[in-house]
Amino acid sequence: MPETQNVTANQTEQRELRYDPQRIEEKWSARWQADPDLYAAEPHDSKRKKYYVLEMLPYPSGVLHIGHVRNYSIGDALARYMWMRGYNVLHPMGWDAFGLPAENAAIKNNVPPREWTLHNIANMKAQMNRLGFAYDWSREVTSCLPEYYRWNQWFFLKLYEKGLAYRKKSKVNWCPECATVLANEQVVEGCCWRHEETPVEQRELEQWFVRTTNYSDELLRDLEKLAGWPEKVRVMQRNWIGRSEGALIDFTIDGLTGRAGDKITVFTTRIDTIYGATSIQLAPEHPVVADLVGNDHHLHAKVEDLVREQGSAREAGDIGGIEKHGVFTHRYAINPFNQEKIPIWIANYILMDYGTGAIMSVPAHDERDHEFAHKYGLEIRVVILPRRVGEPPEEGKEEKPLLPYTEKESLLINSDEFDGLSNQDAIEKMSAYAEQHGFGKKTVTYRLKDWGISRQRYWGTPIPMLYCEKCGIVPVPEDQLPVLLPDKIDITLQGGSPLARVPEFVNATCPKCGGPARRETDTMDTFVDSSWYFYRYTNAQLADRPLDTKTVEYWFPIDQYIGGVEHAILHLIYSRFWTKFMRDIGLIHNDEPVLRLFTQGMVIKGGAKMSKSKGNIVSPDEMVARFGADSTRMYSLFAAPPDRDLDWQELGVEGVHRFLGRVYRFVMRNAQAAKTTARSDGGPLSPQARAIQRKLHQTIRKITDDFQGRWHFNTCVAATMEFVNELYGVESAIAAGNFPAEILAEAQKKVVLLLAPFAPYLAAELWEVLGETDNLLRYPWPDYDAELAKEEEIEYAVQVNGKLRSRLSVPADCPEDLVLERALADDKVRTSLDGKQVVKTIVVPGKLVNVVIK
RNA sequence: GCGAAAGUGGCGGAAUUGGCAGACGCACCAGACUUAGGAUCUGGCGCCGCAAGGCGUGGGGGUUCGAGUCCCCCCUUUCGCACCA
Repeated sequence: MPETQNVTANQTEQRELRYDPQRIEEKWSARWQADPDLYAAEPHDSKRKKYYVLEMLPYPSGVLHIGHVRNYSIGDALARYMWMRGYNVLHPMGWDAFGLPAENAAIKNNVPPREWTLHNIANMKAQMNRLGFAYDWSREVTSCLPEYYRWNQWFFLKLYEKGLAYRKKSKVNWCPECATVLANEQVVEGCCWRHEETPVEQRELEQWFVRTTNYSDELLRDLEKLAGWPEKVRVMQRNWIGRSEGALIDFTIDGLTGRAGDKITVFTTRIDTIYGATSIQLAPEHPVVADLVGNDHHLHAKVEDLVREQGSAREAGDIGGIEKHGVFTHRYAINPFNQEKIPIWIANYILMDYGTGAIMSVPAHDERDHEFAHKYGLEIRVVILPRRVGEPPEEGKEEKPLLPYTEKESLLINSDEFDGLSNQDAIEKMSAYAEQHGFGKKTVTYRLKDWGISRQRYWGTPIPMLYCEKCGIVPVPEDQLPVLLPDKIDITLQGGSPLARVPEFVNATCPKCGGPARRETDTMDTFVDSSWYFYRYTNAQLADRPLDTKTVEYWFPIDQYIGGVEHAILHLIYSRFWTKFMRDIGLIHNDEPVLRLFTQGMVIKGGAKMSKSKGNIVSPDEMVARFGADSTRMYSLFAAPPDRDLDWQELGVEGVHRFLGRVYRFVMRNAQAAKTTARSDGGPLSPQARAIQRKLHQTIRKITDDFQGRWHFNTCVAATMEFVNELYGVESAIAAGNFPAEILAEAQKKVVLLLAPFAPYLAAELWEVLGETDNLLRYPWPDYDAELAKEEEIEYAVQVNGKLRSRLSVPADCPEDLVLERALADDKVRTSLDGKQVVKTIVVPGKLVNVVIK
C-alpha cells in the first residue's frame, strides 16, 4: 500500500508541474480584459517619454492569419519592452473595415455588410485578446462607423475647398471582378491587386481625383529624411514618383503651319541630341493622330492594330516585351533647331500617359529608337562622341557612338552652333535657346498620377457631394456631415454604384438654392481610411474634430511602424500625402507620419506562400489550442529574424512549447528554495554560483543589445534558452541546499522579466509564483553589471599558420607576452612546429594566438 | 535587361568590427526514469576516416598571419523596376 501512495503523490506532483498553457493563459486573459486601463497610454502631458508603436491595421476578413500573428508579435514585444524601459507607450489597434469582401459576402450569404464586418471584428478581437496582445482598446478605430468616416468626408470637403479634389472624365482602370474603378497603385502587372488573374480594363468615366501630384516633389524630397525606413521601400517610392527632368519642344507639322493643332509637343530628357532626331514618334492614342490619318482607311486600320497591340501588352503586364511596330503617316514635322523636315510615325511603344505621348526619335543615342530605326530603315545620325571636350580622338580607337548613351565624356558634333559642347552644357544652352525662341521650355515630369478615389461600390465612405441642376457641383455643408451610408440595400455587382438605386439616398436638397439635387453615389477608395487612421488613435473619442493638434504633436511621428512590404507604395505613399495636406491646412505640424518603418518577412510553409489552393494554411487558433499563445508568438519570433521570410514548422512551435515548459517547471520547483535555502556567507561565491551569476549578466547584456540594436529576437530567445539550460545544470546543487538563495532568486526573477516581451502569459504567471505583485510591465527591464558579466578565465585558440592546433586557458588579465609564451610552450604547438622557424606571432587579446612558421 | 537582398549541417537558423564555423531549436541516435508515455531528465550529433588526420559556409580566383565576413568573375533563388522618352 505505501507504494501505491507514493505513486499517487508522484502523479499529483507531475500534474502540478505540467506546463498547461490553456489554464494559465485563460486565467490571465480574463484578468487582463477585466482591466481596461492595463495597457492605456498616459495622456499627452505625461512626464514619461513617449513611444508610439504601431502595427498596420487589419482588414476584418473574419479570422487572423498567421502573418498577422507574426506582425503583432513583433509589435507587442516591442511595446512591452518599451513599457519596461519606462516609456509612455501608445499601442493601439483598429479595423480597416470598409471594402469589397463585405459586399461579396453580402451577396453570397445574404448578410448585410455592416453585420458581417462587425461580426468579423468581434471574432478577430477575441483572437487578439486570446493571443494576449497589449492593445489600448479605448482608442479602437473602426473605419466603417460614422464616427470615423464622417472625418473622411470632412477631409474631402477640405481637399475640395483647397482645389485638391476635382472631378474629371478620364480613362480609368476598371476591374470587372470588383465591378469598380482602381487607382493606378492598385494595378499590378496589368491586373487587379485583389484579383491577380483579372486583367484591368480601361473605361472612360467621370471620377473624383485627389491632387497627389501637387506634392510630387515634396514626397520625393522628403524620402531623404526617412533614414529609419528600409532603403528598399524608399527606392520603390522614388521609382513610383518617377521624377524626370527634361524639356518640352514644339515641332510644327509641315503644311499645317498657322492652323490650330499645327504642333506636336515632345518631351525629352536629352535635348542635347535633338540634331540627331530623325523622326517623330507618336503614341497610337495621341489626339493629333486622328487629324494626321484623316480619311486614309488603310492607315486608320493600322493605327487600330497599334492601339490593340499596346493594349494587350499592357494587360499582359509586359509593355517592355512588346515587339516594336509603327506606321508612317506620310507627314513631316519641322525640327525647330535646324528647320529639318523629319517623318512623323505612329508607334506601339509610345505611351500616351507619360510625357506628352510624343517623342523625338534619336536612333544613334537611344536603344529603343535605334531598334525601331533599324527595323524601318530610318536614318541614324551621330551627334555625340564619347570624348572629352578639347581632347583629340584617341589613336586607333574607333569612336563608336554609345548605345545607350550616357557618360560625362561627351562632345557634340553635327549640331551647328552647339558643336564642341559637352552634353551637360548643351542641355543647358539648348534649353535656354528653345525658351528664347519660344518653341520649348524646361520641364519636370512625374510618373506619379493624381489619385482617383471614386469607387462604384456600396461599402465605403459616401463622397459628400451633390449635383444640382441649377448650381452644379455643390459640397455637402460641414454641419450636415456625416452623409450616412444607408443600411438596407440590395447589393449586386452589376449596374454601377449600388447607392444609385436607393432613392432616399440619391434624392436630396441643394443647400445653395433649395432645389432638388442628386447625391454623389460613388464611395471613397478605402485607402482614404487608412491614410490618417493613426492620427485618430491619439484621441479616438473626439466628437467635434478629427484630431487634437496638441495631442498629435506629443505622439507624432510614429516611432515604429510595422507591417508587410506589400504596402510600400499604396498605403505608405497615400498616408505621406495625407500628412502633408493636413499640415498645410494647419491641423498638424509634422511633415512625415512615420519615423521608423519595419517591413517584416512573409510567413511561408514548405517553401511556398500560404494559400487556400495549396492547402498549406496555418491556423493561429489551432496553434493556440495545441501549444498556447505564448508558444505560438514566441516561435514566430524565434524561427527567423523578423525581416526575413519565415518557414512555419509545427515541430518548431512544439520545441518552443517544450522550452517554456522547462522554464515553468524550474520556477515551480525552485521558487520556494530561493526563500528557504541559505544565502551566501558574504565571501566569494562558489564557482558554480559565480558561473550562473556571470551567465545571467551576460544574457541580460546580449538580449538588451539584440533587442534595441538589431531586432534579432531569434537570438534573444536563444540566449534565454542557453541560460535556462545552465540553470538546469545546477538544479541538483539547489536541491541539496548548496546554492546561494540570493543568486537563485535573482536568476529566477530576471529570467521572468527577460521573457515578458516574448511570452507575456507565462511571465505573468511566474511573476505571481515568485510572489511579486507589481504590474510586470511597469517593472523596469533588468540592468546588467559589466563587472559581474566578466569572464575570469579566457580560453585562447592557438593556431599554427592559421590552423587551430590547441586551446589555452589563462586568467583574463594575463598579459599578452605571457599568453604567447604559454602558447609556444604548448605540447601540440611544439609538435606542429617540429623544428621549423617561427617567422611571426600574432596575439589577438582575449581571442587567439597565431604562430606563423616557415 | 537594370537594381536590391540572399545562398552556411538532414531542417529553421547563429557567428555584431576580418579572429575557435555550425550558438539556440527541430529531427535523429544512445542512456536514465517509468503501470511503455507522442511525458521528463542526461549525453551524442557537419562530412570522410577505426584512428591520427583531412575536408568544409553556391562555384572559381585574389588580398591577408588569418576570410562565411573584404575585392574580382561566374551560377542559383527571391523581391522590386522595366519601352518612362
